[in-house]
Amino acid sequence: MKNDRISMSVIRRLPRYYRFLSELNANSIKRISSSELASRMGLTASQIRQDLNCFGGFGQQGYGYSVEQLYESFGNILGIHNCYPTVLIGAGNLGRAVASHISFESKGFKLVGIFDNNPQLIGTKLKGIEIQSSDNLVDFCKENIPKVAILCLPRDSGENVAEKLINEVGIKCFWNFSHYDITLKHKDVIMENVHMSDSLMTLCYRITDEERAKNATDETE
Amino acid sequence: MKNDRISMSVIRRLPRYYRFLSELNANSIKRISSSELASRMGLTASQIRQDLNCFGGFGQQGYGYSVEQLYESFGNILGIHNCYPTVLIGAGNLGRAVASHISFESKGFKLVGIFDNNPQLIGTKLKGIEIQSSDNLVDFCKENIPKVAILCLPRDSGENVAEKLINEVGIKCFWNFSHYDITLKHKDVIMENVHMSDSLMTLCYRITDEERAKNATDETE
DNA sequence: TAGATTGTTAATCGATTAACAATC
DNA sequence: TAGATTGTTAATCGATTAACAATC
Repeated sequence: MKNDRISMSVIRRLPRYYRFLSELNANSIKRISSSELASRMGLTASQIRQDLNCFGGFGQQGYGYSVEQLYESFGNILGIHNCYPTVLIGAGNLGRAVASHISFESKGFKLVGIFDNNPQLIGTKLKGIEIQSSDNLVDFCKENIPKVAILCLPRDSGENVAEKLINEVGIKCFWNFSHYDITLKHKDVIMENVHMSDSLMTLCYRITDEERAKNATDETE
Repeated sequence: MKNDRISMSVIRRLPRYYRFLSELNANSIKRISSSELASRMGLTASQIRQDLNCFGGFGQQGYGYSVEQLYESFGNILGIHNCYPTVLIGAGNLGRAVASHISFESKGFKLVGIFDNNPQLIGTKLKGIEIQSSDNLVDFCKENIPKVAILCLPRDSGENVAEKLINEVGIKCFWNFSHYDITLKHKDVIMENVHMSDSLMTLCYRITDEERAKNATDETE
């Protein structure tokens, strides 16, 4: 497996490849060509071959790619078989949805602790894990050394908690659902943002822009 | 406001600009230069000036940009003052989190109906709206003509419901949380995906890749 | 006026697409 | 062998950065 710094554009396509391969595999499809996969995924065959060749030559000239082999390789590339210990911070609506909706185990993670500062939630269980007071967070982390923290917090506290985790317990990997962009400062931190509000605003722009375009042509007619 | 088809790269930066401007405005900062904004946002001044000039000349040479004016303009560009009627489909963990966590009104949307097919949920309320049976969905839409549908469904049903909404009631705008890529088919559909699982897998890749790089240099030493 | 900072054009960089020789 | 399809190099396209004249 060669790997000379893969570009983010390629990296962001990997999970989608994995999904399609998983589906093909589940449907017992044995082989696929770059052009067949391209038409299914709405990409070009060229791009698929370029993407795959970032990681090695998986294909066979004249034949294509073995779905099963490719699927497995992609799992390894993504690191799906890891078990990175992970803490969830914030067990409000969003935190609970994330905890119950996402299959951590099949994606390389393991939930080991959940924290909130709402007394009503402390002591209750979520995914079989007891929700602890945020006061225990630092001590828990020092003892259990999680690799990843999921931030499901309202805006301001997101930044504070992240800073604390970075500086006091050395967590460097975050899955961030809080609205604000934490950390332009820490260059060595891996921060994966899920900015749902940004996505919704983008949708608003796209709809509004289309309406504007429609009105403009109406006027021209 | 000029607008000759804005590229997706620019569009996806708009909500982030809006957030930063909102913050600056809330802090009563009156003017800002492209270079000051660039350093705060981790972009280049050049890019900011290019981006803004997609929509018009908001600045003043020698002075910079008026925060308040720019903030307001961006609100208009994004279409934040619209009130697109929106239905939420799926009121499980994720649907409930989305409904309660997101401020639709401040982003150009209005929740008008919620649907689920779990009998336990039907009749209960969420954000003041009674959850209805999915059986009512088509009739409701024919009567109320929502502009947007939010899909918070498990994988397969996502595709089915989307197809039904597109074909039977003519909905063309979707905020999609379901795992699978609906619609490569419908070219005129606006689909904004929030693939949380993909984001988590990307995080897994980035962590795993870093570990691999670390091990590689360790071995070289 | 002098200094600052924009709007815009030109240069560079990166990502996607096309082409084709290698080979199963 | 002939046909298919890869891996890879070259060409194109788009996005970002740099430069600078215009101007507040």
